[in-house]
Amino acid sequence: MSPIKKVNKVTACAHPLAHQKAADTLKQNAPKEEELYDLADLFKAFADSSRIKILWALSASEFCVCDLADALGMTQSAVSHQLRLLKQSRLIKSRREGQSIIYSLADEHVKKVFSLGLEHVREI
Amino acid sequence: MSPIKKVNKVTACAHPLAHQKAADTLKQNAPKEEELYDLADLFKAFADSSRIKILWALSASEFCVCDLADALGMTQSAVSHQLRLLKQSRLIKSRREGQSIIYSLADEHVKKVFSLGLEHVREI
DNA sequence: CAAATATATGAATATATGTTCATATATTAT
DNA sequence: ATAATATATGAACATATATTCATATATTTG
Repeated sequence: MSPIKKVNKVTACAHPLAHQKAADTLKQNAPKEEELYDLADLFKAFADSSRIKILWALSASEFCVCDLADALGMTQSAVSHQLRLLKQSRLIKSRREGQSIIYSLADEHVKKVFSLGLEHVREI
Repeated sequence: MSPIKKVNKVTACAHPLAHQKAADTLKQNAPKEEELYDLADLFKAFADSSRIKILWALSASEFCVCDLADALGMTQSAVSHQLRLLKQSRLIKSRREGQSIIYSLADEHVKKVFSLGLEHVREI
C-alpha cells in the first residue's frame, strides 16, 4: 500500500489539485509505508531530552549505566529504560565488563544526525 | 546550569567513575541546557509519521492544505494542526494565494535531516 | 452583501510515553 | 554459598500528544 492515496479526490477542497504533477511524482517516488514509520521511529529516539543527553554523552565516550545516571542526574532506572529504547532503535550497543554494562554508540550515523540537528538549532 | 551534574557522586554505583576524564570533558563541552531541549524539539517534529509524510511531500513540492490532506489521506483538520506544529518548529513556511495557503519547506536543512535519516533507516 | 470555499482552532477523547517504585537477575567478592 | 553491587524490568501514575468534531476566520464569487 502506498502511503500516498489515489490522486482521485474524494475529500476536502473543490478546486482541481493545484499541483497535480507534483502529486503524481510524489505518488511514484513514495518511500514504502514501512520506511516512513521507521523514519519516524528513528527520530523518536532523538525526540526526548533525556535520550538526547544520553546520546550526547555517548558521542563523547562509552559509559556504564550508573556513570551515565550520575553524570546526567537521572535515576538508574530511568537511564536503564531509556537505554533499552535506544538499543531497540539500534542507535547504541552494549557489552558486559564485570558487573557493569558498557554502552556506546552503534555507529557514526548517530553523530551525523546529532551534529546536523545541532547545527540547525544553532543557526536559527 | 550545566546539563551535566557535578562529577561528585551522590547516587548510584559505588565504583569510582570509570571514565572520569571523559566525564570531565563532557562537562566542559556541554551544549547549553536550552540547546539540548531545542534539539529534542527539532527531532520531535520529525517523530511522527503524519508529519514525516507532510515533510516528505513538501520536500517534493509546495502544497496547499487540502491537497496535502487529499494526497496523504488525512483530514483537513489533522493536517492543519500538524502544519501549525511544523511551522512553530520553523521547518516550514507558508504564503497565502487566494483562498489557499501554500506551504513549503523553510530551508534545505529539512531535506538534509530527512535524507540522512532515510539513509540510516535503509542501511540497517 | 450573501454564499461558498479554504484554512485555523478550541475542546474532548484516546493513546502514547517518561519516570518512579519495587523487585528480579546477573556478576563479583568474601 | 552469601552478601554486595550493577543492571533490567513490570506496574502504576502522570503527562504529552494526535485526531476528531464543531465552529470560527478569511478570501473569493455571484
